[in-house]
Amino acid sequence: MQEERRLAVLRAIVEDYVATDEPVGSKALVERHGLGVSPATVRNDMAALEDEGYITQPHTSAGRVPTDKGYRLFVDKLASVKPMSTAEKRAIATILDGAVDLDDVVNRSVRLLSQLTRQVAVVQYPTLSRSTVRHVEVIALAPYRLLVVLILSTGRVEQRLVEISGDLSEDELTDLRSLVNRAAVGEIIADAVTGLRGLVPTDQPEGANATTAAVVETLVEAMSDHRSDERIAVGGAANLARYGDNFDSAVRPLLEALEEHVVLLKLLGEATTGEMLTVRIGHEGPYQELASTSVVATGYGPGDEALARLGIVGPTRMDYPGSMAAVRAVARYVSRILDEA
Amino acid sequence: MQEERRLAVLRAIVEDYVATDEPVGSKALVERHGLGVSPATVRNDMAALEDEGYITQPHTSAGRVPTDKGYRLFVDKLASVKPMSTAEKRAIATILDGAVDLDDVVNRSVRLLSQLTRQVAVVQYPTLSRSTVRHVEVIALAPYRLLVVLILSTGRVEQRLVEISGDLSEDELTDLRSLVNRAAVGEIIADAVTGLRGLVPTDQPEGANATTAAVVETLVEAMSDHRSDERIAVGGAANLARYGDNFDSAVRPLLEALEEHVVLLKLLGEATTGEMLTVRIGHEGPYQELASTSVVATGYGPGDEALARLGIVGPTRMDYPGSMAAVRAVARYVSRILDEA
DNA sequence: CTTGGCACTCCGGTCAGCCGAGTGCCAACC
DNA sequence: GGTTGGCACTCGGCTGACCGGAGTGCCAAG
Repeated sequence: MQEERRLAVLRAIVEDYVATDEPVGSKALVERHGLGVSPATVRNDMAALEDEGYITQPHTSAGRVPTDKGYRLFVDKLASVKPMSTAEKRAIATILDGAVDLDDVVNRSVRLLSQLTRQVAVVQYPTLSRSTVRHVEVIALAPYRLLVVLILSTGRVEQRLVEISGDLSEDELTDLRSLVNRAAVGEIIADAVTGLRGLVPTDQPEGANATTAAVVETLVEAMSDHRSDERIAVGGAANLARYGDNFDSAVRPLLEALEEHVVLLKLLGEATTGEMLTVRIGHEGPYQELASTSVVATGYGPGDEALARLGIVGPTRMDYPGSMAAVRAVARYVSRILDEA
Repeated sequence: MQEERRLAVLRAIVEDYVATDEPVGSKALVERHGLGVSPATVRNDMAALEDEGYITQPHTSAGRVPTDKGYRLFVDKLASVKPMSTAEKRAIATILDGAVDLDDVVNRSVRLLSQLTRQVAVVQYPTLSRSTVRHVEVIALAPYRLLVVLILSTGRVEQRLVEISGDLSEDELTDLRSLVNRAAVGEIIADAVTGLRGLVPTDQPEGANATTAAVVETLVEAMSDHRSDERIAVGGAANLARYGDNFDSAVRPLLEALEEHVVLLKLLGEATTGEMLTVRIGHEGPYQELASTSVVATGYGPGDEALARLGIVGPTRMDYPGSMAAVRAVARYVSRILDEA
């Protein structure tokens, strides 16, 4: 069957090109991979593959290089999922198990991912929106000054200072504390917000419970603060050094993107794509300047909820099977850890 | 006086080289800068400067380039402090005034510094060691589970979970809370640690106050956690793109260093150097691989205490007067903000 | 459909030659 | 003594010619 062999040729081209970074020719191909045909035959297949847009040649009389479309086919149909070695699995487990808090989990994940894949790793902090309120604490720091601490089911803790106009007795503080907790604990963020808002009558702005209003306002603000949704950790930028030549065309735009967390979030993919492992290759992405970079990402979170996403960013010419395996493995372990917490 | 003119020549060489990135020759020098002498004279001066090690030529019959020693002299003796424009000052003020908490201040500072200098900016979070304890809060999250919140004078908040073996009544909790607060509030970290340790008799490991012991242990750990001392924010890595050619020799090692926060801390300089603005040029630094990068850094903090350091990292061929002015200006504004908090 | 043969293309490296910027030195000048 | 113009010399970088090798496309035969 010639159709089958053609795909085998494409796979071989992708693998060779990824390994050597050089356009691959028909002769080298038959030597390295054990396809039992002659170079001439492969040439015919290559011509066909080129007609269909899967490969291209940098210049006449050079070897072939996969196009984005070629990588796409490779990822969708040809990539055998390369399982992690048990040693790697163990490494993932031990490194992540040592984490002490949420920030630590995220930081370790970034490191791990970038080391496993030798690419730039990106991990989004678990978003607030799906999590529930575990506890609210109100502390009198000083006269006229309260500290409000918001603890969420993901383990995230947000704290805010509140300046108030009057002093509070210990009893009043206790009342306030239980009031807001009754309204918010156990609720999902959105519901907690409406619950809290209900505590403050809108028609009575300046009253005895101006303090309550101020605290509620701060809590609502902390909950709906999209700044926290945008939090992201990046690691492994040093791996960009391996890009080699095309500095201006590939490294510079990526380096710029890494500082624009909004851009990164968009790259990681909308949360709506859920848990699925997604691969975005070159021009498929939303940014013209990043046409020569690919993204491998997936959602993660406790249970089957995808609270956030993590993944890696690298050149289109990357080891897709390896990257996909690493991303998926790390996402699984992180999710498990969030489950336990 | 010929000695004076020599220094003028050195200054001109540094300025020209920084501006153009090309070895500067005698002819171009007299044209650009209005020294009223002939190229031949300048050549004599250049020969002398080269003998003394301040400049060098990449190859025979090329222009001159400053050596590290040349930059050193320039920074120490020749650099006129370039004051910030009022527009820049206003920009600094408005950007930093918008910050909502300590993290935000640090993040904004990094951005600001990297934009002002077009270099990589590094800001160390205010260290714990010199700060005092403002408040400790103990919260019952769930049975057998406490949240301990530590609030420091720098505005930093650390929280830890504590698993305890028994349940606690509301009264016991209140007692515990006031106990630890009495021992720690107002004290400098080191003293707070000994104060807290004093609450737990060492010879009575398993007793009624195992809970107290656990809480104290957690607090002490949080206070002496050097992980927090190492926290650092980095920004403006995209500016590395402007390094141009020497990718391997300059960009790669720096990119690697930026991920090693320990290395960065060392680069910023020991806290003992205090508030002073320090400039470390090329080989003067502790790292062989970073021989072609310079660091401009200074301490900052509320009052006259240098709680932490901030600065920029760039190629030895950089605009020292501009960088120094920017670093100093940002440090001042950040310190002022910490004063207010 | 596969294969070997063959002419053709074009990249990349090497080498010679030239131009120009810059230097060092020297003799003359203030 | 310091300064200046003149002059021969050096050397890097650019240009253009040349060549080898890897690879291709096509064709005719198996």
